[in-house]
Formats: sequence, structure tokens, C-alpha cells
Amino acid sequence: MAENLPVNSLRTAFDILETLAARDGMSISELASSTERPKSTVYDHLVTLHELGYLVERDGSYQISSDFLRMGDVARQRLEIYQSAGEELQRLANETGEHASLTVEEHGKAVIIATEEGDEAIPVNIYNGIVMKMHTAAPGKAIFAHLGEDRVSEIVETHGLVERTENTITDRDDLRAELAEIRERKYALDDEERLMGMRSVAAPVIDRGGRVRGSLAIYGPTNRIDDELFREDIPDLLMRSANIVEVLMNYD
Amino acid sequence: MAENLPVNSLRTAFDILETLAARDGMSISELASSTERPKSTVYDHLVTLHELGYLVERDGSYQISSDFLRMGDVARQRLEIYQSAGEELQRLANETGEHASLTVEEHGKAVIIATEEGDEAIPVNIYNGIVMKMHTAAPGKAIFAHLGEDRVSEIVETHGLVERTENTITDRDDLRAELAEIRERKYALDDEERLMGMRSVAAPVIDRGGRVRGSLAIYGPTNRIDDELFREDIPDLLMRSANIVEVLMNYD
DNA sequence: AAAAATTTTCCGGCATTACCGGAAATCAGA
DNA sequence: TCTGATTTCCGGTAATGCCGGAAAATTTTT
Repeated sequence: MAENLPVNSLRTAFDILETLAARDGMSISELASSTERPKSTVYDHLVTLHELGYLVERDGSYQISSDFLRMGDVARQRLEIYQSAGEELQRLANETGEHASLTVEEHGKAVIIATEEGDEAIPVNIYNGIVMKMHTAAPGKAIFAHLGEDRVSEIVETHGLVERTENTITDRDDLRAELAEIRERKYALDDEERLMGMRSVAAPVIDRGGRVRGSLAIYGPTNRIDDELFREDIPDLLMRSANIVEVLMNYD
Repeated sequence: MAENLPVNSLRTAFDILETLAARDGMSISELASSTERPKSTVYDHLVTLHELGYLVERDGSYQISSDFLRMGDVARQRLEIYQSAGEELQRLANETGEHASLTVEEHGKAVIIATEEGDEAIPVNIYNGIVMKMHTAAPGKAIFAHLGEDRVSEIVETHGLVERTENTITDRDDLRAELAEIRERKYALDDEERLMGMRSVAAPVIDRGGRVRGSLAIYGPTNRIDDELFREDIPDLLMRSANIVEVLMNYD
């Protein structure tokens, strides 16, 4: 983090933007202390970002503008896997009644780029753009299993195998074994490895060139996702859907 | 546009980001010529943005990362009107079979921050974050009608009354009269004023303090939206929903 | 294969400007 | 109206964004 960037002011700008995204309606003084920068500097950036249209002033305080929504949406639209997965996500959510989501890897992290809520879906924090460590939940592991040995090591090197619950995989050899097993059986399981009380299942989506593009997943509370659902029914649904997405994806 | 900003490098950075959002998978050289800046400058920014995580390298070319999706989504979640309108949007889409959307004003423009597609919805370009001129379609006009004389003048001053179709309101007095009528009858109509073949209807959402927070709208093809739907049924649905959103919004 | 062409990455110097302390202006509350 | 807090503005300067050009890497052509 302490390293020098070619255009340092961008760090300041995005620091401010991220702070505003995290907590809303902050005053300049608050922003200044949160980002640990002089008020005048923060002010310069706020004025600039506002002028460019990326901030909006509402009720006397600054907020992130919908430009980010637009840019994010456009970027997402352009992902082939997103285009192809829409229908299946919806279907998975309907069939299971739980949260269904589409995840891709970016910068060594698992990013949820789309979610659909089934009728029973727990009102848990699963929203667009949320980022998770690769090793903690099923979607990340499903992708992880198909990334290639060195890329995995590289990512583990950078982000570590942080323990989230007592079930989290924190040992490299354990991870290696787990990933091999996932490759073997074609889907990944997370039994309260990221969050106590939550299980997730995921199947990778692999393109014609053999590269993993992302994964489809179902999340649900442990009490509802019994062993049969967890290890048989849901994996089957996911593998079916993943397969369909793979076919759709390779049309053009 | 030629004016000087306190932090000029941000213009460069967002120029690059917007260019990348618009056209995907551009090489550095292409980006340099598109943004009319030296390659080395573009390179500096790309490296910085990549390091910060806002760009992703895929297949040897840069793309906007899902961070924008996250930031946009978070910003949107924080809008009270968005929280309150979710259910109603869905319902409107179901009831009409057309596109239902939620629009707010930002920087004098109408921004669609949420859409739901009904069964019959035309596969038209209505997506999150899309920006329209206030005077062209129903959602913008519905908001416009409740902004206050001087704010309207200010916006018209800045953005003009650009003609999109032969039906577009391009005269200030006509606009003033139209807005008065909208206030009167409580909803706005757009009869192919923005796009030939498309009609839209919108109802404003006004908070307890009398301030307009946004509008609910239905879009559909002229041949399907006959006069009765256009002037009676859809307005009724929208006014009902807008009213519900208003109530929900003022709970806390 | 080698060479040529193109693109990407890197470097270094200079003019620019991002940064920030402090002052002025504005706002909020009593 | 006064007071305290916050926002806005200003100006000097150390830092750095910018960019030409060269090196490295990649792709295309012969």
C-alpha cells in the first residue's frame, strides 16, 4: 500500500470515493479525517469530482453519482458469461428458493457480479460487486480449482488463507487437495467455511478454450440446506445450469 | 469543458475510464489516440488504475473492474426512494408487461437507477445508469414539473431543449405550460417525444417535505400502448404505485 | 528464422500542479 | 446579533504528472 504510483492523486481521489461509498452523507471535515488528508486537499478533489459529474450534492453533502452504476453495468454487460447466465440464474433462484449468484475472479478475488433471490432467500449481504477471498466460499473455490497451480500460489501468496470460521481452509496442502477434489467431482462445497450457519455450492463455467470464466452458486442457511440438497440436488442443478451457460457462451 | 480543475489528472483518468467503458478491449495505442493524449501518459494512468484495482487485464487488454458495479450499487442502495420502490417496480412490470423504471435527477439530467422488464418488454436500451435529458421523456418531465421555476431555468440554460423527434418540446413556454399541466394532473406523458414509436408515462414521487425524489415510469411501443392505456390505465397504476412509494419512504 | 513493424514498457527531466497551511467566507445555532 | 464550526478560497513550494524518446516485448511479414 505504501508503494508509489505513477499518478498518485488517483489514490487520493479513489480513497475519497470509497469512503463516500462506505458511509454516506459525510461532511468535508469528516472526509478529511477519515482519509487522513488536509481539508483543502479533500476539497480540491471533491470539487473536481463534482465538476466531472461523479459526485452529487444532496442535502448539503456529497454522494457518489449514478455514473458508477452506469459504468459498472456497462462493464458487466460486456462479460460474455453475464450475458449467457441471466436466464439460468433466475431459474436456479426459482428452483431452490435460495440466493443464486454469478461470480468471476478479479485481482485474485471472487466478485459477485449478479444475484437473484429466490422466495426463501435469506436477507443476507449478497449484492453486486461484493468481493470475497477465493478460498472461503464455494464460488471462489470452484474458480480456484481451474486457475492453474502457479496462479493459485500467486493469489495465496498475495491474499493469504485467512480464517473466517473454524471450517475455513487455512493450510496450503489442504487447499491443494480440496481443489483437486473439486476438479474431480465438478463442483465445490462450502460447509460454513466463510460464515457460520451458511452453506454454499458452486459449479464452474469453463469456456471452449478450457479457461474458467466464473461460477454459478447457491447460498442458503445450513438448517434448510440438508445434506441431500447440499451434496446431490443442488450440485446437480448447478452443473446442469453451468453446462447450459457454457454452451450459450460459445455460440459466437 | 476547457476550464481548469483543481485536480486535473482526474479528468485524464476518467476520460480513460469512460473510453474503456464505451468501447471494450482497447489497446494502449488506441486509448491514447481516442483520448488524445500521449501513450506514456495513458500508460501511467492505466498502471495506476490497475494497481488500485479499478481496471482488470483480460486477454491482454484493459477493462473496467467490478468495483464500479459495487460502488454504483452501494450508492443506489442508499437512496431511500430505491429502497422503497423495489416492490412496486416489479409489480408495475408484471401488471403492464412493459418496462418499468425508477428515475432520479442528477446534475440536471434524468438517470434511470432501476428497471424491471415485463413479459412483453421491448428489448430496448434501458439499463442502469442511463442518462436522458430532462425534457424528452415522461420520467424527466415528471420530476421537472416539481423542481421549482429557477432550477428548471438553470437546467434548461445548461442543457438546452434539444430536439430528439418532431414531438420533442423545444420551446421554453411550451415546456412551462406542459409542466404546469403535469403538476395539475399528477402524471407526465411522452408521446414519441424522445423516440419515435415509443411512449412513456411517469408519476413523480414526492416526499413529506414536498421535494420530488424521482419518478416511476412505464415505457412501451406506441402500437401496444393505445390511448386508453396511455392516458388512463397506466397513469392510474403509476399514481397508485408512486403513492405507495411515498408512504414507504416516509416511514423512518 | 530472421527481420521488420508495431505495441508496450520504461526512463528522466522539466514545467506544471497537486498539496496544504492558513485566511476569508459562509453557515448553524443560540 | 453574536459565536463556533464548517466550507471555501488563496498562494507558495515541494513534489509529481506529463511527455519525448529509448528500450523491451510482441506481433507480423518476408
